[in-house]
Amino acid sequence: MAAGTREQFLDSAEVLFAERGFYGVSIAAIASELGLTKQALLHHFGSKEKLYGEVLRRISDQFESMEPGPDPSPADAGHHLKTYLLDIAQTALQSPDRTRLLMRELLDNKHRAERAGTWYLKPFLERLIGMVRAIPAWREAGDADALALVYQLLGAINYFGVSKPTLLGIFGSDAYADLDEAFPQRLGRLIDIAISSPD
Amino acid sequence: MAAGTREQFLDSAEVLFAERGFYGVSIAAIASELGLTKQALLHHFGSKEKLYGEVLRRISDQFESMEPGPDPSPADAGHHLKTYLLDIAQTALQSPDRTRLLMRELLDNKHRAERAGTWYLKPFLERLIGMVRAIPAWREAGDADALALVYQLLGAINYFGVSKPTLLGIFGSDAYADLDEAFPQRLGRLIDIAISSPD
DNA sequence: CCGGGCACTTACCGCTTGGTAAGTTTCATA
DNA sequence: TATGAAACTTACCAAGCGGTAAGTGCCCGG
Repeated sequence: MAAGTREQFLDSAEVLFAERGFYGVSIAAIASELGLTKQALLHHFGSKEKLYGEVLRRISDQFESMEPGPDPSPADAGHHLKTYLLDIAQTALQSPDRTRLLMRELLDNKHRAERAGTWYLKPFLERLIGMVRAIPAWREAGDADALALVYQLLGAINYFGVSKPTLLGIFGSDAYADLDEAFPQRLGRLIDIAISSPD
Repeated sequence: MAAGTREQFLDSAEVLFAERGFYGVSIAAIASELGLTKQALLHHFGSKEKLYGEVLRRISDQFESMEPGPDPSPADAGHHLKTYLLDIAQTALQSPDRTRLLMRELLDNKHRAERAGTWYLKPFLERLIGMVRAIPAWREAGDADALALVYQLLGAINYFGVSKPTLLGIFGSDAYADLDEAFPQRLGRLIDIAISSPD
């Protein structure tokens, strides 16, 4: 089960990097999660940086394979975008570890800019901009306006997706359960009204 | 200039913690920023954790002192909230370091829950919920709905406030300049339409 | 003029870190 | 049955970490 070990390393690395950040986890800690030594990990990945890079690449691949479906008619473009964004939100809320890891990467790639040559978000953002511009009401809008819109919606999604421990601590589990139910519904409304009135 | 040194330590600690995270910065690195040794830092703060705590407390104090002004008439409540949120956005975008640091804290206080007893965000969020409920159209809405709304708007603000290096890397400085101009304007619109239609 | 506290330094410590070197075991294949 | 690569292990290392101990120079009140 050698190939399995590799995947298992990536799995626990993803979880631990998400929880504590790159510098907050030692490769020994990741390896001991599987009952192995850090040299087993180094045997598979060569270095901590490369392991981290592979975790990121795997996430990026999964993102890439998340297809929005065929282009709809202009009349359906708004609904198409909404469905896609709600899909993203659902994925983000279901995989909070991945959401956390990507937000950490957003914070870190200033300092570690050399590795940031990947820009896993780029095709994803460009696809979203295209989907906005496909909506008749947005045909006249500039790229900057479309990007500002999608970035606001992505921000709303990801920020919430990362806040569960804090919100639980502040408001308690009962209030959080209410919020968790209200959020997707309100997000749907926010998307509706945001894309229906470009100016 | 002893008191000055303390503030300077807090200043450079804030910047470095924001850029690289708690585990990514050594106290020696913070101290050498002022041309001092790490023991000078330890003399003032006792430990790295305490230094970090004081950085957070200072930010929390500044937040607390950011007053929204007197309660307006119900008719003006919407405009009042909008102004306040745009103020927050402006502050967040003008102090990207602070925004980064707070987002890191949001990510970290799961793992380091013991320190998280502060919940600096709590009074802030409760104030915002109150401001939403003061809007006539939102009087019937539940707390969860109001919180979902403000959290979406805060997410939109903070996520963008933290993304400059990434967006620069993806789209280049020209496109980023356009986005930087479009964002506040579009944020104002988003707030307008979001608070005007609760259901 | 002198005593004590403040701001800071040099010296040191035990521990952890990422990484290297050199095996050892297992197992498929020739 | 020999061979060699893959998947690990134990042993080790230099560097960096946060923190302690013991000064050193300086200024300020008695």
